Amino acid sequence: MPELPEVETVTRGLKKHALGLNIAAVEVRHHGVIVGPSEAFVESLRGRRIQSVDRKGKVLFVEVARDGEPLRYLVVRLGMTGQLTLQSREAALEPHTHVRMVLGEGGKELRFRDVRRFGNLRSLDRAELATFLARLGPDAQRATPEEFLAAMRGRHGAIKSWLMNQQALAGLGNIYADEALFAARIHPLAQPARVATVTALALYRAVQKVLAQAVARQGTSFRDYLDIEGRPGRFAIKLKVYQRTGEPCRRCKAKIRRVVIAGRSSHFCPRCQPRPRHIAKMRGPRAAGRVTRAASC
DNA sequence: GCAAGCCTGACC
DNA sequence: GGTCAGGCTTGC
Repeated sequence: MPELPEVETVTRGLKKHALGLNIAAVEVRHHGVIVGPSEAFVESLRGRRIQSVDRKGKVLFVEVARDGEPLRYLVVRLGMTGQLTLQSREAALEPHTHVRMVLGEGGKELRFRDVRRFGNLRSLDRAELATFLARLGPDAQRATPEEFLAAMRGRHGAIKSWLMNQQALAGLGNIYADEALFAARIHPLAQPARVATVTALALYRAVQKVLAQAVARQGTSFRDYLDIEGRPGRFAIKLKVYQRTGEPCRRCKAKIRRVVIAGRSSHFCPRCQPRPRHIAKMRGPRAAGRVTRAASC
């Protein structure tokens, strides 16, 4: 599933191969993936030139321009199974291809494919884009340690949920959230507000490291990643905890455990990520206690 | 039946 | 305001 590193990879790919190209034609094959009326979507993009490509968190946006008209932005959310690919116009149309855009004269085509249709596309003007992006917290990869610590302040829910909350910090999904917590040796139910500053900084570094590694590898294996969807083997990175329930921790051999937090499965090592005192024994983030840091394995 | 990201609505 | 359950979708 696409998280920040995958979106970053797509962004780089578009910058490399689609900048300066004209959107000659737009075809919406499934209207459900377009936010707003699809006729307006098509009209607002057709005949415009791709001027820049960027992302914030998992949101990708393509700036398109036409002489004498205000800028517009194609905003893409890949959701869970969304794919944005650049291929030849003649290439066979794969199932669940919902949008096609003919680019330039070279027979290239940008395609949006999404089996589960959690992803979507929309066309926004500059002000709308600003509002849209303002709803997101700082980008997980570009945030400074100060911004990261500030975002954690006053948060009392599970730190796992916080990491995945795009309004708090933009870019992490379930996989990298689990992996970053493991790297920083933090229990997924710990409360952000009660995590010691040194530990919070360890988490900041873990997030940076996990994302950087993923970006570095997806850059070369993205194609494979797209092809093999939904299997643990698809990741270039060796996962330490994600979907390894019952398997031995790669660090200490304890059995990896799984708990459901806010409806999402969370994987952690009970020895490397000890339960903080402020978390009650069986479940529920609410309990009395101190902010003590337990020792790691 | 489960998994995912994200939105809506309910709760305190 | 923060927090969280539920629902969407479909292949395994």
